[in-house]
Amino acid sequence: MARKPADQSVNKEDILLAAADVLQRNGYESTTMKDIAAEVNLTAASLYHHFRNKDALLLAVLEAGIEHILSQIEPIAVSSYPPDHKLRLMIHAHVTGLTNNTAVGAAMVFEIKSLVSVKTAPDDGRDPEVAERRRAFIARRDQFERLFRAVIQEGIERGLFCPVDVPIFVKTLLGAHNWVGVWYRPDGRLNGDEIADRMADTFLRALQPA
Amino acid sequence: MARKPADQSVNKEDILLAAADVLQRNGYESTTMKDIAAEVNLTAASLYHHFRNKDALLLAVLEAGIEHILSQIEPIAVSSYPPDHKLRLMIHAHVTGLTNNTAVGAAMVFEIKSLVSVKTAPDDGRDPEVAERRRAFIARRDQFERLFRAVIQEGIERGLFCPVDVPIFVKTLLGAHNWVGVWYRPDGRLNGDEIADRMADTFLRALQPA
DNA sequence: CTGGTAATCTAATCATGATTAGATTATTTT
DNA sequence: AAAATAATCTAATCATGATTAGATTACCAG
Repeated sequence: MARKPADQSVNKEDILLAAADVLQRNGYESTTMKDIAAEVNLTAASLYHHFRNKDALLLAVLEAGIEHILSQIEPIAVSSYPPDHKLRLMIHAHVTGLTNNTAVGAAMVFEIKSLVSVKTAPDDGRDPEVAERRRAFIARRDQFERLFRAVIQEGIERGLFCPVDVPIFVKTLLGAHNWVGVWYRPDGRLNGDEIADRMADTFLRALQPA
Repeated sequence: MARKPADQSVNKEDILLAAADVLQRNGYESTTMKDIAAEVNLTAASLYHHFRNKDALLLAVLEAGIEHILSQIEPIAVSSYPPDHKLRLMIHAHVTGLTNNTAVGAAMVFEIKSLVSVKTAPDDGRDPEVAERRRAFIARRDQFERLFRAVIQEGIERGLFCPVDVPIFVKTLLGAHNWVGVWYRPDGRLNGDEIADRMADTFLRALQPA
């Protein structure tokens, strides 16, 4: 086989997208470096030029995912809209974020475990750098949850929402959202926006003061 | 090494419990037959006396899980309680079912994918029997969802619940539930019952007629 | 007891898949 | 266009883990 004139040399972005895609289909452990490489017309070995190893690659996918979502949610969270409107916007951003890129969405839901699992992540493990990034990722995820708690809390304090157990309410909300990434199909009855609307209706109704 | 007088020969039940446990910790692909075997003081090879192969074992875990949950939910679903009370009981049963056995719960959430994945399940695959059981499992899971839809539908028709998009509402509800299996910790602030109560409050409030 | 079946074990087999080594080719920079 | 660097490749290496083969031991029915 002659050397492929390399359509155009591949960059990390491309690889991340491809990886998210394969990851969604097969899950971390079932996904081989070869699978990912194939998606971008490379050989497994070539991937090592771009990423230290498989763990680092998965991590990069998740990092890109959470940063993207946070970049959508944070501006809303810090805005000065009233809590109810703010919450609706945040729900909308999160849900459509998941439906627009189901690959990354599903990866975020299913593969975080690989990040925490003792087996995949012997904390003291080899890569100290990867260990650090892992920590940072978890921190970002927690921050994400805190943004939602804050809006709910604010709404309750202002008497716009009925009092609820905030941590549990937020877990409920986020669980519902994450699940969307699991069942959503682009060819389904509703698109991301429509699903988001209905979910926002549900949760805002649940918060209606008595 | 002398032959271990075998405390007592192990049965499938034991293996399923152990497997669910390991599965929860590591996920299907990361879980080795050896890991599971170790939990019950057997060697990997011995497991093959009880289960055809690794896939069949995973499937058995999931089957046991869904049958258990269905056995809790179905009686409530067919009872003649009013829809609101019925829904509360069903939520309670589902959530505590998940918190009481987080191992199976997490497996049900995370590993169903392995069941559907092309890679793990080349539909035409080897075991025709396993293929059939796989189909049956999916059917059971769908039935489970239908039970929830029916209660909501009934409540709406009787004017006890405000009209909602039933399929989406149920996905929302089940997503929230499933997620509990992911974050719940036995040593957390609330126990399964308390969490279930709060979640039921939330969803029933969301269904309150205007 | 005695044969038969069940449950285990130890020791292969066999395949897969991450990672590394050592070129080779492409692209920039100067 | 020579040197340096980046991006790929092919061909090992190496480890892991599912599954099978061939005993061995435990227990039950007659």
